[in-house]
Amino acid sequence: MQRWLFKTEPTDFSLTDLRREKKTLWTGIRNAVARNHLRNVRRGDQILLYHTGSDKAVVGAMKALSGPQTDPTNKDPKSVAVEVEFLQEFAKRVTLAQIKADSAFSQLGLVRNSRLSVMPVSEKEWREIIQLTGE
DNA sequence: GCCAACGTTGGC
DNA sequence: GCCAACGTTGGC
Repeated sequence: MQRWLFKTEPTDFSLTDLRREKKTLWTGIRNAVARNHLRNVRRGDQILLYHTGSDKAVVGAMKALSGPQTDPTNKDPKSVAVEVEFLQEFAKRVTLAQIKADSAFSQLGLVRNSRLSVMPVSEKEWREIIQLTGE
C-alpha cells in the first residue's frame, strides 16, 4: 500500500465536494511528473488531500478505488485518472506553513516543488501529518 | 495582482 | 536537440 498527496484548487473541487459525492474520478492531470506518479497509484492506496489557493492546507484523506485508467476528459490516450473515495475530513488542518516549518517534510514534493499536483508521501511523512491533525 | 519557478512550444 | 519565448501554477 502506497501513500500519496493530491492537490486541488478548492474553488474547482474541494474536500466538501468529495464528501458530498462520496467518490470521484481524479482527472485533468497534465503535468508529466504528476502523471507518472498517478500511474503508480493502486486500488487501496491512501491519499492526503491538499487545498491550494486561499486554504493552503492538508484538509483530509481519500482512498484509491481504482488503479490508473485513461482520463475520459482528456483526448490524449496516455492520460491518466484514478477513482478515489472520501475517507475523512481532518478536525485540524495541517497548513503549508506548518509543513514548511517541520524538517520532517523537507523531502516532501509539496515543499520541494510547489507546483507538483500528485506526489508520493512516505509512511513517516504520513504519520507526521496525522499526528499534526490530532487524529 | 505580482512574479518566481517550472513547463511547453516551435523555430532553427 | 537547443533554447528563446511564451504560458501556467501557486505562494506571497
